[in-house]
Amino acid sequence: MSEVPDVPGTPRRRARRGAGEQLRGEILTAAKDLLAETGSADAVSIRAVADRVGITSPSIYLHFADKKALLDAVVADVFATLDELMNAGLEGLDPLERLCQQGMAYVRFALASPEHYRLATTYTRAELGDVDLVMQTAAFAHFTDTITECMAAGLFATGDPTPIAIDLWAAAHGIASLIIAKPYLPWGDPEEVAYRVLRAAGVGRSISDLLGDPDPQAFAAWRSQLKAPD
Amino acid sequence: MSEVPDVPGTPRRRARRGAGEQLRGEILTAAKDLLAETGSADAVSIRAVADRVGITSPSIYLHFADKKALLDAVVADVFATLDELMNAGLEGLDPLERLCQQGMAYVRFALASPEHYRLATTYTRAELGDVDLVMQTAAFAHFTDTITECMAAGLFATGDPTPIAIDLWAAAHGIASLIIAKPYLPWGDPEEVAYRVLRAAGVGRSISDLLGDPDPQAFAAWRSQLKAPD
DNA sequence: CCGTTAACTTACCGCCGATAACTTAGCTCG
DNA sequence: CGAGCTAAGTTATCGGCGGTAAGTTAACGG
Repeated sequence: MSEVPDVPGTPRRRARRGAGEQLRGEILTAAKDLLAETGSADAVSIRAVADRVGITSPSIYLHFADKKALLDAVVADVFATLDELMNAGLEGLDPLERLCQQGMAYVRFALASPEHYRLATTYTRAELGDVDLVMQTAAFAHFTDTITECMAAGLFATGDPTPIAIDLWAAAHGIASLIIAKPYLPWGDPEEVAYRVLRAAGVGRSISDLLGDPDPQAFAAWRSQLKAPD
Repeated sequence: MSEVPDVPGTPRRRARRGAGEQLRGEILTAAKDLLAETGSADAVSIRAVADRVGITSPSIYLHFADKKALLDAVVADVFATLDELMNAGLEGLDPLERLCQQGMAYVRFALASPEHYRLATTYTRAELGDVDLVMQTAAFAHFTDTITECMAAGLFATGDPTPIAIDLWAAAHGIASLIIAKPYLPWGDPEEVAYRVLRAAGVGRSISDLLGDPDPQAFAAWRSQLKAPD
């Protein structure tokens, strides 16, 4: 509700000669804030962002080629935040616990900042050049590290961690994005649902590895001769 | 490329007195086609749809309250199509096979009609009144039926099939939407990836049920004393 | 102190969703 | 048949959008 200190009579102080970069940062945070406050991606118009910063809309184009470039920057910022949150407080945990923590941190961020999350995961990078925008993020790298450690601990078959990372990511993304998009479904406690889904993805992958990628019948036969532990 | 037969000199023949409903259908299919052909949701403007049908843009509002209502109708259509595809060719299959088939049909549709799928799963119904728009769909009902049969076959713990349906749906949605949104990732064969993820979700749920919702350590301990079958 | 130029602004374009007011074609009924 | 009602459209217009061209001004180097 607080207005930017931009009284009509006192227009924005023009930046110093080399200080155009500073405005770029202000535009970026304004876009993020606007997204968070309105909770709607199309409320983030070039004009609305400019108003909030206290400049006119064409000034945005001095720092971002177009709206897509601005949103790309927001997306990069989201992935950076995601990495921070996913890697906080992991000290002293064993690999499997770390995996769970990282997954839950991912879902928590998604549910806490649904519109940022939706933007980051919905936006398709059109340019074919950057083959692995997401995979180059620190978040993805740290996640695959944890998976490699889980392999060493015997939870998964050893090998390339990337496919497992993608599978678990799909599970986390699936539940997070569904809760966001369909909030009226009878979810119950989102944390519990997310935990259930993540556990199922991890357990399922672990058992599939153990059984050597079984087909449905093979799994059914194996499971029918199992007994629950005491 | 073929033009609608609407030469400037011969304007659209006005519909019969009660035949306004027919135009509604034409508008709907035009919107769907436009979405499929352009592959872009914001290319579906009221004006573009009207042009394709051969009417002027305000005429759309005689049949749909606003753009959101038109897109809602498209979404309903998508879910109906999804139900058809998910329930084709299931005769003679056992419950577990049916579950796999339905999941794969879901993913196949998503990948074949990515923009329709994205619209249907991204769009949040604002009105709080309709508590379960998705859950009332035939697709969801048929899916829970299959899960109930899997329970009877001993694959899952017996009980309410809804949470399991949601979990498996999350897995299918997660992998489908990720492949759509991030096509440049090294997916390999999408069918294989989807199968892997769906199997993991089902297997994981089955084993979690067997072990009574184990925590990570409990599962790790259980798994470490398992042996692969011959 | 003067010229250069980075950092903006003003004015505008075409497209968007949406509404109000107008026109016209199809039908009913005397 | 033909007068009149009204469903089924149209034309005209609004404010807001992304984006661009051209003008203005303030900070700095010489």
